[in-house]
Amino acid sequence: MKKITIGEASRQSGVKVPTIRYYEGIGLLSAPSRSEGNQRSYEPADISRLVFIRHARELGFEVDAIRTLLMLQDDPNQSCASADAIAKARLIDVEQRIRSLMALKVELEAMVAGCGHGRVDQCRVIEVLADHGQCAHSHH
Amino acid sequence: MKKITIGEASRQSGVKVPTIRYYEGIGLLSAPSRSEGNQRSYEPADISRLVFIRHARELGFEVDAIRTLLMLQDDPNQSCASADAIAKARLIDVEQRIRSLMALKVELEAMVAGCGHGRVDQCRVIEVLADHGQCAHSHH
DNA sequence: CCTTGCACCTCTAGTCGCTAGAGGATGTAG
DNA sequence: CTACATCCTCTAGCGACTAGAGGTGCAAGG
Repeated sequence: MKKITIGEASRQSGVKVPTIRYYEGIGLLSAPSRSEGNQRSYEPADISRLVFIRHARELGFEVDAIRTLLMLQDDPNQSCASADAIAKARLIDVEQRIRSLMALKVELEAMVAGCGHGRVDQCRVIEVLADHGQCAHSHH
Repeated sequence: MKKITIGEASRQSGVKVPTIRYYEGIGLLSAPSRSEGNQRSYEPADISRLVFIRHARELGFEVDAIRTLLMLQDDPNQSCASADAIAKARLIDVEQRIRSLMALKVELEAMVAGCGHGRVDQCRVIEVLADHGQCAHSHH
């Protein structure tokens, strides 16, 4: 069998070397076999798992959620209700985040547009930050 | 002069008590005078500063950026170019984040919509995560 | 065979922006 | 005077890594 070093695994999966070791440490990835000289030796399945993890992380899933998703993946006879629930929760979170970032964008645009590029005492950026009442947000 | 306790400062500014102490520790807020019994005693100006900080944090500015903004605020004769640059950088960052969250939303929606609520081996949520090629993202 | 030099190993500590808790002192209302 | 809330300092923890020290393994060139 072909031995995949951690560096190679990193290149193939897009997960950084220390991050792979970290994932092993927190139990997201099971410890691989070792070479004579105690070096980690991965198999193709481990690469897939790392790709799975990386993709899930890119989508903003937390490590705990990924742990659940991986358990589901390992047991394909289970109902996918949990996976669905996790994805739905994540979707709601993302939608919420988009909403607040949009509000934020509006406010930042007003700040930047209002800046006359003069002295600080006329600067809207500082002014808006100092006086919450002037801005688009309502008082949380 | 009226003495404002840390709890009162917290209520007035919306910044939690331990967070106020934390801000003092990292030098964002200068150490206030103390009462006979060694308790912090704030002035109205400190409350304004806390509101400024809170608002900036809500807008997602990093503590380092806020430090700069506060220095600018303290010296109103300076050009507001730095404040402007900080706000613009933040705006670009926010716009970038909105873009990636939108892409993410599309992908999550596809995952959730494709889930037939059956067994895991037919679940698109798991499938999409396992096979990056199927999803909307290009390989970074 | 030996050296060079990169990739690997473990371990600890640092990042950011807080938050939680222990264990004790102070201030205030009844 | 006694409860009780609030304050104090200090340390440790969170998530998800990242950086660095100090040492070992391994493949290729001379």
